[in-house]
Amino acid sequence: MMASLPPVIFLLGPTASGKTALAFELVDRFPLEIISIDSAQVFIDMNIGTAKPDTATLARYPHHLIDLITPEARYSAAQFCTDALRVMHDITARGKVPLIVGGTMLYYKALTEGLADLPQADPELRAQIDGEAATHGWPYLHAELAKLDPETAARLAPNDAQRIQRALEVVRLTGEPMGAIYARQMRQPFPYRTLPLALLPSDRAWLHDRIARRFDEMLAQGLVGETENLRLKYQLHADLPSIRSVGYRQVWDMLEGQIPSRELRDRGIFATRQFAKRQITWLNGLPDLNRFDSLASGTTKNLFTNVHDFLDNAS
RNA sequence: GGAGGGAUUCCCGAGCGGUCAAAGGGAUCAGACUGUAAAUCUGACGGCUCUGCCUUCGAAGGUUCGAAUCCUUCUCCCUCCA
Repeated sequence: MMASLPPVIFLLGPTASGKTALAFELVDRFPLEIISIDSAQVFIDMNIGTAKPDTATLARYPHHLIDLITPEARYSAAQFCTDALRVMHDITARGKVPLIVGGTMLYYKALTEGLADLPQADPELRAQIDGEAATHGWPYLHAELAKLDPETAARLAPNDAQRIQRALEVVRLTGEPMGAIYARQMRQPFPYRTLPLALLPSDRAWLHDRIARRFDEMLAQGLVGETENLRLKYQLHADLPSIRSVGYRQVWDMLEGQIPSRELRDRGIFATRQFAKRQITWLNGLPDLNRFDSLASGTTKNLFTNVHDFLDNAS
């Protein structure tokens, strides 16, 4: 056997599945450092709604890749890959093992499978495309895309604003359709030995109940006030990724008078459920996951054994 | 006690004689996903022996070739005047 790659452990799962608590238990027993894989926890001053651990907890269980940028800024899957790889390297160098915990599945996929060599986001071009969409509508831009990149256009719906925009961005920037770039891409192997763990509740109703309680708790902790403060402190608008995230979006809409305050609770809970559902769909589609039921009694123990064996093999 | 307004498919809510199984939204379910992913988009959504049939628009009657839509009574809600 050749010298084995350094280990990395993933703990994935939908919101409110109990990942965080489990991660802390793992850190208590094994030489691990937590890296957050979460597209919303990267924002500074967004704590309650992103279910970020409190400062005392963070002092005890340090998290990498949270509080990276202000809510005015944008993060990306590519940026995450760069950041995560860097932090993983540092942790490994310290003789510890990275424990990557969270629920942003695109980031997981991008990190472990790699991204094609596409150009990064170009804010000016995107603004220009948005302008074109405002006057002509997305179906028109979809037709435009069909001229430049028929293959991608064929698999996108005429209203899929985000993907049409990206595909147009790529062709206009490179002169090539995305597919051509993918085709000549050589897949780089992920330079770690991975233990992918997934925490999935077997009962949807259980998860729904937990989501409802957690959202109530967020409201009690002052989610509305937190969002009001964001509005005062930063230059924000409804199209920013930070403000489009679950919970904040609903509070924002309420503050803007778009929805009556009596509907806030339901809207927030429903949005969180949908989010969890999308995460579960992703997880169901991922191969090679070690799945655990957050409701089963032996889960924690089994998980420990899994991690123990994995780390044992590493040395 | 008097004057009006209303009851629509799981919820909100349009419809106000035929083109209505009934707009739209929400929920729910299923699915797509390569630098916005807590995002974005797609499909299904009364039942069935499914190019048609059956049951639905508070209840019971009635008018009509035909009613969720018009009339009568009843039940329950809401606003206003007492």
